[in-house]
Amino acid sequence: MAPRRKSTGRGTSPLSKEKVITAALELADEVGVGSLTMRKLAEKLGVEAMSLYYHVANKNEILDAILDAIFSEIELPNPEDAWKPAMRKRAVSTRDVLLRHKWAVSLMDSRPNPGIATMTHHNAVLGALRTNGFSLKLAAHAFSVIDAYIYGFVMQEEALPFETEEEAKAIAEGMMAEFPINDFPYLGEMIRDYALKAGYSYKEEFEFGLDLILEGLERELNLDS
Amino acid sequence: MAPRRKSTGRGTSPLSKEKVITAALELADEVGVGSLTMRKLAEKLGVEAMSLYYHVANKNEILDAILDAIFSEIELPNPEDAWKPAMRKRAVSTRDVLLRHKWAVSLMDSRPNPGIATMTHHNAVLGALRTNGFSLKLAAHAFSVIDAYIYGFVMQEEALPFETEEEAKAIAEGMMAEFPINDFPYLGEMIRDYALKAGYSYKEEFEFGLDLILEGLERELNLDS
DNA sequence: TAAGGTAACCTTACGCTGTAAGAAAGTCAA
DNA sequence: TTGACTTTCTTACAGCGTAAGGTTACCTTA
Repeated sequence: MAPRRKSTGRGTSPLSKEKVITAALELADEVGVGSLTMRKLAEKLGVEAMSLYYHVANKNEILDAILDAIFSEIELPNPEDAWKPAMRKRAVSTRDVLLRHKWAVSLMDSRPNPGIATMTHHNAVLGALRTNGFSLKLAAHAFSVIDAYIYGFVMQEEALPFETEEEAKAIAEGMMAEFPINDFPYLGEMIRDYALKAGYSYKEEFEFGLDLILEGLERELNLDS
Repeated sequence: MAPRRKSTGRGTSPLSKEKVITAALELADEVGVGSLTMRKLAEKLGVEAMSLYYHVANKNEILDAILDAIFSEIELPNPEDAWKPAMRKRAVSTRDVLLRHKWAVSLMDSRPNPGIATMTHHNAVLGALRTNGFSLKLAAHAFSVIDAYIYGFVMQEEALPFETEEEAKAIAEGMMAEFPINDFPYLGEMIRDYALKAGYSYKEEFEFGLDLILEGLERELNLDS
């Protein structure tokens, strides 16, 4: 277990842009993107912070790159699938990926520079619609409504971050302790009699809305043609 | 135009929690929440940074408060309205508010501590559904899908931040210059022949998806009853 | 073998950030 | 006048991104 060699000079370089990005993605998964700092990233790579700047222009480039990397994890539409199951699978896969990388949504909100993986992804999705009878306009509508729903849903899902029933109860009690529950009867019944009941599932909630949207799009498609 | 008096002591206090929050909201609108710092906020109030800490516990409390303040700007459902126009108006109003305060969505993504205005808002929306025939379960579904769509749509709208056709073209050309457009034919046609065409409107795009969702919910409601 | 060039990494430093600790200034009651 | 109390300010610290320039190790050429 030799300590990492302070190798320099060409040929034996342990660092590269790829390695920086990969390590950044790992670090973001571990500590969140808010705690991803150049110094911590450098430490993870056995290097000083400023060494990173030989391989990347600045931190924003790293953030753009790890966001783009996310998109290559999403399952793309299969060419022989019909558009509806294809969109459904893609949406479910997107949610899975975003939940695996909880910091991704916040980056989407702030980084308007798409990378190759992002554009490849969008292109494939649009292609699956266009080759299945969607007009340009309806494809745009479909793309917009589906993606807005996915991102918005995951955002809300992550904003109420409980995974077990106990966590959920603790959060709900915290909220309710601060304010008199009687002031919010409808919200109260929703939390008490629905969200906190055993069997509540974000996955099912997500798929309800997804199917509702897909069926609406199917109707629009039939109207169009 | 006397310079602000360095008043201290009780009674003449120029500062209060309310004033801090109000100033913070203004400052966020001016420079964005990313550039909202305790020192700039203090300067805006004619005071030193540490003085703020007498009125608020920390910066997070300020962020929670300005996010909560946003919700009180949203038009609430009118009790005599039917649920569908009520939901429609509320959704359109929410988008308007979020566009007025471009930083709000990013805070929603990261601040899981609702305030009174937020809970009042949610309670009113749920009430409008529950008193119009929605079962608890369907109300939850409706709330989830509508809000996810709103937040996700605005997030995407803000991530591609062009307001005029010229800005849009500049952004599109920047993207396309970096990558060969021929690699992304479907994305290319969408940008070239649809999004960049005169007459494209985010508002219309938003309302298409919104109506699609509301009509889907109406069908579900009729199935239920 | 020696010299010079270049790639890769490091040291130092600067102006930011949020905020902990405690001093100071003003007002009020006794 | 004294002392308590409220409100604001001063100082300081650790951590942030990164600009500027220094150092090291290798490769190429003579």
